Amino acid sequence: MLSQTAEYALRAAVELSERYEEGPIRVDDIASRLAVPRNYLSKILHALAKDGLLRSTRGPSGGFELARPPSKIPIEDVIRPFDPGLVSGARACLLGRKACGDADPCAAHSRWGVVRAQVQSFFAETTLEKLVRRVAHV
Amino acid sequence: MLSQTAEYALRAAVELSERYEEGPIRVDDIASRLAVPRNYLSKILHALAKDGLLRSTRGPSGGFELARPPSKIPIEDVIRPFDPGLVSGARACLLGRKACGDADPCAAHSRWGVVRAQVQSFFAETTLEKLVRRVAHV
DNA sequence: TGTATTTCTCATGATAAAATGATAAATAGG
DNA sequence: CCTATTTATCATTTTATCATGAGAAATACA
Repeated sequence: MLSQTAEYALRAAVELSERYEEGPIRVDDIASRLAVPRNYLSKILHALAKDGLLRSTRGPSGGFELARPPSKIPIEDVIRPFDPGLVSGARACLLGRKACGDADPCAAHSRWGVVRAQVQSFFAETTLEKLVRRVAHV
Repeated sequence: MLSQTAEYALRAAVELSERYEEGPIRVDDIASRLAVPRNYLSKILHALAKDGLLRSTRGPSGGFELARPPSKIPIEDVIRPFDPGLVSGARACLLGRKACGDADPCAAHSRWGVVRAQVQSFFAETTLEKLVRRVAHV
């Protein structure tokens, strides 16, 4: 469902949420815990830092940490940079029609729209905190 | 959401449904209608034929046609060969954990399970006929 | 039997995603 | 100031997806 990259990003974000306020966490630490390629994860976290989602600190005792509390981070913010189509409204048509909309619907429009909206609101309403606390789905 | 290949397959299947019982339809015909690469579509349709979903006829007045009526074809059958992870239960975990299950759930398990089930039942319950007739979502 | 038509099959190329490796830049702490 | 540590950056490789092209195999029809 998620691209490999988005999946790594989300898993790392969950990890950082679990250790929120412990100070910066090293890429090496996260990468080995998650069994994910170190340099690749490094680039992913850097991208999230540029987005303002993470804070990065260089040098000894440096690393990455969440820039705001897990309760303030819907997972769509973690996923969007790497899987924009899944999270945003663009390319919403199951059949890939650019012009697809209520006015000019494709064959799947109404049926698919319902499901798609559920997926999108899942990403919008699920915060990192809810994941970490394993709050049941509403 | 769908891979390019699965999307082409689904669009072609919708096209074939609209012209069900008109006899074999040429790849060239479908490809130009859908504005999809001819040889690429050819391979996709061939794969669906090997799966038993389509019947292919070679030679003059040949082409592809649905092997059974559109009402008997859930779109998961069209998508599965090209996007197996989306449709089947395998790799159901949002965080990519192989062992993820009710007994050993990942952080997202319960919340994501609800949404995922909705997506899967959409693909299982939506037939080509429902798409072509544009029946409203239940 | 011959010819045009069409799928079948394989070889190749183009592009994007995923992963690796090496070096530069910053910084904490002795 | 020096050194170890850590992120930042860039170049490259690997792998998968998307796409093109050419010829082989089958078949309808004259």
